[in-house]
Amino acid sequence: MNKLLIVCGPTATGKTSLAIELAKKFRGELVSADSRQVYKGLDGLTGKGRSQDIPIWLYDVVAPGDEFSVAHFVRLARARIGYIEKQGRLPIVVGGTGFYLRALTETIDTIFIPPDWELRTMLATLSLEELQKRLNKKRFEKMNESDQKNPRRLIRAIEIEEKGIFAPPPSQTFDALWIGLIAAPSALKRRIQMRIRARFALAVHEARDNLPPILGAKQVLAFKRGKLTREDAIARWQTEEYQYAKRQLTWFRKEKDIHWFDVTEPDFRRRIIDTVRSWYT
RNA sequence: GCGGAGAUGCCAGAGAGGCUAAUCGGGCCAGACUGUAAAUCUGGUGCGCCGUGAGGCGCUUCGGGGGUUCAAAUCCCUCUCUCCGCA
Repeated sequence: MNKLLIVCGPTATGKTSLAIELAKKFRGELVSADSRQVYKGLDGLTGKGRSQDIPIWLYDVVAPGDEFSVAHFVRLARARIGYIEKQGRLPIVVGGTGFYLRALTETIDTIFIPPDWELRTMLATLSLEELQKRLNKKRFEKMNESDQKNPRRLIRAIEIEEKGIFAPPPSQTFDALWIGLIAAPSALKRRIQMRIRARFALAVHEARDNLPPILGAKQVLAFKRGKLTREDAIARWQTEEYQYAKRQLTWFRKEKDIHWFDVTEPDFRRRIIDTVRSWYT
């Protein structure tokens, strides 16, 4: 089975830099699994790490505002991974979008059912109760309580129910090694705060109207327009980013295959390299 | 110094005698998640105890102190502090 190295974890744990190091060591190339970094530019807002000598794929694949979703990610990532393998190199998927990683490594057929924008527009005018009634009862009852109250999920469920014709793409499985980077909450928070501060000036150049709801975009734009002080904008962005990190952790906690490494421990890089080596060779 | 406004839980901010351990929001904690996953959504958020559960009980909270009342975050007195005007 094809080997796939995955580097995941919450934001600001140094995934990219670790992955680059691993790529150098094991002749690999990176595939980013980050729903924000697919947008062209916005390096400051989305925190892209770059490398002179290691290619990072799936950065900058669409213009901000263009349609992009898990399904796009899975298609692109699979194609890219195949290509990297063909060259005899190790594909290293690195990113914090847990859903993308799961969709890549497991078979989730419904994600390939495309959206019906017309239907969505119509459903968007309905109230929560109306949506709940509109959805097929059996399907509704299978949803958990949180999703039953989530308009977004209800709309998608109705969409699948009413429009779902699709040909599931061939599934693909990997011999994947999951490396997770983590830090204690306080340390993670500190790292996030520092990162945001460091990226702020660049982000100010990038902020503009009509960006997708990228973390920080609103706050940075508000600062640019004089509606927030610099410190307030930074503080709010930091808060959002930390909240995001917590959501990521909630997601990753359920992934049982992850080998976790605390990035505040002195030895973690060497231990990861050892782990990868014994899996890869 | 005089006149006015105000002090509420982590923040902000409602409440103006019993329905208030205190609306809503933010934050925080926990969770969900199968084409917007950056998004979206759910629950919890004074302390202790009882009950499997719905729920129940006790204690301490609305700047400090004192009072009125069967009952006070809400009324009265007083002190402290903050803010805005006038000097």
